[in-house]
Amino acid sequence: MPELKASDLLTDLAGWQRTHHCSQLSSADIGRRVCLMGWVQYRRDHGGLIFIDLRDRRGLTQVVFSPESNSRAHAEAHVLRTEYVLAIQGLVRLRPEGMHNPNLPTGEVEVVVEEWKLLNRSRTPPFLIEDRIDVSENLRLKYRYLDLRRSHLASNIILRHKAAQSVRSYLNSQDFLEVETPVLTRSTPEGARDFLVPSRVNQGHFFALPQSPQLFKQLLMMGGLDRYYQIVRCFRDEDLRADRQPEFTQIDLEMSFVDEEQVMAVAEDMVSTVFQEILSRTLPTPFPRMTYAQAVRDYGVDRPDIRFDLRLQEVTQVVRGSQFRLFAQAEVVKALRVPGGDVLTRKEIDDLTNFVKIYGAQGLAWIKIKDSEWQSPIAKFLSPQEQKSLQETLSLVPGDIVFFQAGPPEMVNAALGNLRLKLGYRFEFIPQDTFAPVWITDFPLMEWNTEDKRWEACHHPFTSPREEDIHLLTSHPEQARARSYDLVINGSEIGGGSIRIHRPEVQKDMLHALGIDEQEAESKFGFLLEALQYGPPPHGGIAFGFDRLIMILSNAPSIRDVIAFPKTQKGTCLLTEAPGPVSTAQLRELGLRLRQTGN
RNA sequence: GGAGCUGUAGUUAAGCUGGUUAUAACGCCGGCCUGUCACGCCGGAGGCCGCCGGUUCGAGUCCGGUCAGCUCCGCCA
Repeated sequence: MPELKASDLLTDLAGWQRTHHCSQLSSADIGRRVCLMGWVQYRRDHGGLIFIDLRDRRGLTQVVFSPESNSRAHAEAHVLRTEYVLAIQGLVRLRPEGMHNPNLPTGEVEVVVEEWKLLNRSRTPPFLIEDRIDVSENLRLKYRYLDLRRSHLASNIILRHKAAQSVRSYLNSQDFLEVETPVLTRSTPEGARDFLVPSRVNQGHFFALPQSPQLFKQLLMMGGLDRYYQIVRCFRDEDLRADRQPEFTQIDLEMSFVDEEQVMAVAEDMVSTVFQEILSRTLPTPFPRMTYAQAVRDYGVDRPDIRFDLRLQEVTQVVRGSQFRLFAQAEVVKALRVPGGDVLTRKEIDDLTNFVKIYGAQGLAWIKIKDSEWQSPIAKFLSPQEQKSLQETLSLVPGDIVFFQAGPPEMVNAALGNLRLKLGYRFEFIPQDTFAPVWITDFPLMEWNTEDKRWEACHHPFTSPREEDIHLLTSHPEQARARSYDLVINGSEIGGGSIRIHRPEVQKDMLHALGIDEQEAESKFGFLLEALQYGPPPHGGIAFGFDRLIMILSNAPSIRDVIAFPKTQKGTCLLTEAPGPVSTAQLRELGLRLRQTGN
């Protein structure tokens, strides 16, 4: 008998149609003739009897090739291998007594194959298509289409789809219009580096890919479109992180005739609707609120993780007169008291010291309260009075460890704020499967850029100052507060927005405070300034990082786990090998020439 | 621009103070098997130890550089 080859069996669908997916069949379907199509997940070839677990994105179904049903079909099925693609037709039957598989949703039944078609072969995949297999991210990204066959990644992509649908249906129900805005647009005035696209028709001129549709959505409000949203791709040419990709997706929305209360109400209603529909979790509204100043004071960061209650405490005055010069002379001294922290070993404390150095700290002072004894490299510098005062201020009890950081407030807050998080994980203070949203409000309108020696907008230059602070624009811009708000969930900034400036004279003062002269303003966004002359309504909005929201909903540790085709940390695509070189002919058409390198 | 971690069969890992033929599991190939389900049993193949250079009688192991992936700082809402 000539050897059977898979290539001889390859065939096309020839009119076959699948009747069910691989997760659908149950004992209710017994006796039904069905057609399934999918990939070979597992092959259990017993010689006389062949079991194949057939997989599609919905699940697995066991199909049986038996000589009694069709001896030719059974003989030919020996060629099947992992990831081969097939279509089977057969009868659903109850598995024999005691042979049910409780681990499989379809485990009560199986399909006895009457006829089957080999639709395609497959090379042995570079990694097994199984969730429990650990594969380097390198391979996963190069063979993304294989990784997508694994249910772990696929389920995130499916969740992402459902969340987008949930957002759309909520906003549609609230009378929002979805409007598309240009992807080829102008370079924006502030913020991140732009991705540029050369114009062939207008040589020497460039489009920029939008960092956000900010100006367009304001123009839509000026166009009277009232309530706008868009689930929109945005681009920023900056370095990547575990939660940052150069192209990412925002849920962008804008409303007219509203103040911050109405925007925040819609936003939290939308977010809690998504949590309800996707996770069946109720996030009580209204969400708690915290001012920026409070967040930085108590948590050291402007995106506090309030799932656990450790807080920073300022002790600058308590140690002001100390022998310890580092403390006595520091601009700010703050402490972080960790209950139960006395179990930390010397090695762990050394590791934590190295950790805070990342944020510019010189070292990490600490005091352990062992019984009522103080163990500390710095205790000897503190007078009994100062020790007592610290004990009272910080409510120290045996079992505690306290960490101190002294220096400029930015460094102290960054070091202790991040240490707080690290210790939160170390001591399991952070409850799993909990969602803690919080609004951060009252951001400063602008901040001093020490590098460029100028004021720049915290949010963007179209953010409205608070009414009572408008007069500060010309006198004390640093004191002006913005009508902006960020939504933070579990320490992750997932949304930010503001009420915009809608009166031209305020916009003029704002630009002046930012050191942008009229000529520069005119050339960069004169169109917006002109539009402000034609009766724009009061308006404001918010944008959510959709990818980050999906990370939280799916508990994904990386933004790459919620994007079908993400980039590596160097901003490349391992699958397509983008970015790649282009021909000199293409460059010539664009009027571009590359600088010669290497000489 | 900077700091750290990782890189060894197809995959995931082990490989001690440098020492003879580089291990294991899974996968792959061949054979047997009619109730398996991550099937089982028997047999087999498979390695530029990321790459380049150095130290050494001798390097997977030590040193320098470089490339790639990841985490972070800077940067970025």
